[in-house]
Amino acid sequence: MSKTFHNYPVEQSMKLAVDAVVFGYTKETGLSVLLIKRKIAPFAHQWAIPGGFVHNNESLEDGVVRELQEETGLTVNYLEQLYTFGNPDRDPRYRVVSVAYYALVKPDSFVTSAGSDAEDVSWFAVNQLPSLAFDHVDIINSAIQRLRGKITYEPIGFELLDAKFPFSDLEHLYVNLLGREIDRRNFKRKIKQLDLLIELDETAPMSSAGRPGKLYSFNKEKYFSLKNRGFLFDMSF
Amino acid sequence: MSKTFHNYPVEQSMKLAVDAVVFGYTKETGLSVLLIKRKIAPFAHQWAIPGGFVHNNESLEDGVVRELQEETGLTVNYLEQLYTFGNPDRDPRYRVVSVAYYALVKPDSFVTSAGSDAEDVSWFAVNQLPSLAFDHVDIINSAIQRLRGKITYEPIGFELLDAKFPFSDLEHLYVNLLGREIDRRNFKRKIKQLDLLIELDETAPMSSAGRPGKLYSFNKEKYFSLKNRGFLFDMSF
DNA sequence: GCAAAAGTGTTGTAACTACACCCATGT
DNA sequence: ACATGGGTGTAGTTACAACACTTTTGC
Repeated sequence: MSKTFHNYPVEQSMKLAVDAVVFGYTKETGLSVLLIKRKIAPFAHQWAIPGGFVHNNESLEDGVVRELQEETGLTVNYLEQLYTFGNPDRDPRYRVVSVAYYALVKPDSFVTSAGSDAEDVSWFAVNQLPSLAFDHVDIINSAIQRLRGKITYEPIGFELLDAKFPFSDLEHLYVNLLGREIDRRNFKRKIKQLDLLIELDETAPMSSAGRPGKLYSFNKEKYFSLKNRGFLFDMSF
Repeated sequence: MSKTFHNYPVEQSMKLAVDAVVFGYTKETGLSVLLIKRKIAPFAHQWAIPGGFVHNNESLEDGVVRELQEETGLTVNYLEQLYTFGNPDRDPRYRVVSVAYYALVKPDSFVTSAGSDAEDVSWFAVNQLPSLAFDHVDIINSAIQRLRGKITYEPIGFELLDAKFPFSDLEHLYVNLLGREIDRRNFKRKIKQLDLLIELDETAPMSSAGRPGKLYSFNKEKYFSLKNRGFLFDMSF
């Protein structure tokens, strides 16, 4: 009876969306996410993470990239699938299953412009989030957890920093993400022995006071060649 | 122009499926996956991982559990979302986006029965897979990678062993999954200091020859209480 | 000269690696 | 008695954690 019903189910009626948790980082604000203010119902005039329905002939990644471009004008430099949220009632209209991604952007890409589907676009520190549409709090929290975990075994933190950065920026990033103090000397020793940094002949431009630090850049080529050889990174502290 | 099109896209036409890579393990066969032989087109009479379309009012997890039950008669004791595969052309009929899960079953649950949607159900060692329908090879390979990674920081290997097992079974499991030899004494020391095993007053039933080993069981309660306190497990070798 | 941030070494401790022999059982 | 697999300890080495003072710059 119910067996027959299962084998010949009614036509599926649900929609597939992609959403993106876009992370940015500055020393001043700490880890932040990019939110848009929705123009249309449901949850009109509420903050939400950027996203939208997948088109019929685009891949999921292409859909995320397109939606980000449309809603925020942003181009990201790191994008990874996070989790698929599919509770039947997560959208009040009808069933929407959402494939969530998370993305990392460098501080110099922070300039955004509200697109046609968004009333406003803005960055929010992750510990000062406004109330959010749908289950987007859950999505953001999953993304934060994932990011926290991932930076301990993959050097993706660099994707949140400028191309040239002082060592202290990296340290502050880790302190902020891990939520506890790190000994500067131990941190520097461990990062240096990964041998993924290029020491530049420049010093950081001054921001207030203190001794300027040497600038470094991330050796992406070396990282990928090590990674492809199956090298394991340990960036836990 | 193209903007207008993007804002009012044609109705979405795709279907959402769930698929499961079910892992089992025995000392004899090593890590194995459960496959079904498809009854219907496309890829009729070819091997595939169990799965099917999500019903309108069930969660994704419920869908996986239902499909596994229907197609293989199996109940799993560990289930985790793996990745969502959404390439537009991964199904020759029309677009099907699949949320893939992976599951672990204990050896005593190996008995399966081909359900109504499957011609046959069988276990295959992961290094002797037959040719597979759709992109199921990719899904299985992702699942293997995930499992390999995960057993180094979460004690999920126990989900592949019987409730009572000799120490050597656990060791062989790790050797098989990691693909290299492990020093027995170092392994035992490290596992024992995690303090997640209960040493039983029984010895293993004899299978061929050799000294029978003491039996252990996994302390699931302790594991969850440690995990909830944020305790980190290190099971790398 | 003082405040603010960057730079730098050492020492004790804990964890990891490498390694070989004896024991209990079945045949 | 022999073959098979289970059980156990140590020593050298390496990585980790904890710790404070000096240097360079802006104001």
